[in-house]
Amino acid sequence: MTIAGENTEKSILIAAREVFIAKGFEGARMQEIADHAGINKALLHYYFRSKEKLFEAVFSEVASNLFPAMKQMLEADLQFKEKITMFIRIYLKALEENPFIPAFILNTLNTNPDSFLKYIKKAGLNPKLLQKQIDDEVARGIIRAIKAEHLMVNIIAMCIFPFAARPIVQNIFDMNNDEYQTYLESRQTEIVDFVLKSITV
Amino acid sequence: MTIAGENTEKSILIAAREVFIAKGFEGARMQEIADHAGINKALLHYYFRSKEKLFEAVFSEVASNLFPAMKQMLEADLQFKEKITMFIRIYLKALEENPFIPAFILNTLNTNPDSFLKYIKKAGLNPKLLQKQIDDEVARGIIRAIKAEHLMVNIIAMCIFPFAARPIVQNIFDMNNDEYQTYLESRQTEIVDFVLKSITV
DNA sequence: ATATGATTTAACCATGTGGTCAAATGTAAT
DNA sequence: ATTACATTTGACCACATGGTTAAATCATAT
Repeated sequence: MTIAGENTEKSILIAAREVFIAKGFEGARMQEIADHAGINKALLHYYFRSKEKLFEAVFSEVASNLFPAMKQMLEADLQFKEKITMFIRIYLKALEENPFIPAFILNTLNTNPDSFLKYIKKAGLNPKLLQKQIDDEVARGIIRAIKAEHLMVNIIAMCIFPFAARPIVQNIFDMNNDEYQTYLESRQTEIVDFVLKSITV
Repeated sequence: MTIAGENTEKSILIAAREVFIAKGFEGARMQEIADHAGINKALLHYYFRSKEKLFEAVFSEVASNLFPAMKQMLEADLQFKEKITMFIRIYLKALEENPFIPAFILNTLNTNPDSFLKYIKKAGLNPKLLQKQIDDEVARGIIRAIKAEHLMVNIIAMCIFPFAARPIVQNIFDMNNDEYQTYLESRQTEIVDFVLKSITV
């Protein structure tokens, strides 16, 4: 592939990412993606062969970026509470940089529940590591007993929701955009506090 | 409208709800909805005029059911902790009965962020009621200070996430369907505990 | 300059999609 | 039985959509 070809392929992926995230697979139009990329529509098929394969390329990139923070947390050699705090910080930072990813992922999951299986397996997460650390902390009387499945889901849910459901949250609490940004910025402290206060003995 | 006409309209709405929830607005096909309803496709236009109006009818019904539990909680004359417990119980029960609604709502929000505005206004939620009750409980030394926006979002997020992101959660923790059902059934107790332990002084 | 392969273009294609329309059929009142 | 209106049907429509194709153009090596 030539340099020009690589640039074209990159342009397509960038444009496709934007349009698929905004419109979902079904709502995205190949012509729209081509327009965003500033290319002729036929090139989409030359480089990616079909809409599905293009979507898969975009989804693969997004999905592959989902688990490093989680894996890092599970495997980090840190004090438990430090680990939780680190995870929340890293996760929220990633969400701030890609605020539309949760909706994109959840949308794709809804129509294609198996879309994630291979990425989860590839990520090699081991939640048992967290359960072991929880058990150690419980034995030392530092935190109360809680299952890893619940703790992790609670944390991730609280991180993601204000991004995924932004219009609802924003309107229920009658916040303008600046106020919502401030709210998002306070989420890290609030979530860390909420979690640590809940589990600390 | 005749009885037959009312039955036809109902059949359409039921079928449309299923298909729109499964496929989203863009992915749903009018012919598929007609097949699900067991009718001729032209009837969709006779009764609802367009795909958009049919979707709006379905969305309106779903959205209107979203806030009664929340409003009930905000306005209930209950002890604070009872109120929280009641809300989680009612909310999770609603989610169990309609496990695909969160994904449907979030998906629609993503492509049309304003879709909810009128329903939120119509619901007449008043989060300040909750903030006032929180402040009273804080003054009595029963719970710690926390903002209503954070508390409510945390609760709703923890209730919704295992439904909206089921395939991810199920696969990360390597649960089969029975195990996941058991997990969902334990969420109520876990969330209530998590929240009350977090806010109780 | 020529040949070869890669990339791009613009026109075109087959099918799908939401929607239209007029005739057929059903219902109820007279 | 007739009339008027409501509902349903089945054929059809205009346009959109993802995809195809062959020619044009570009890039590189000889």
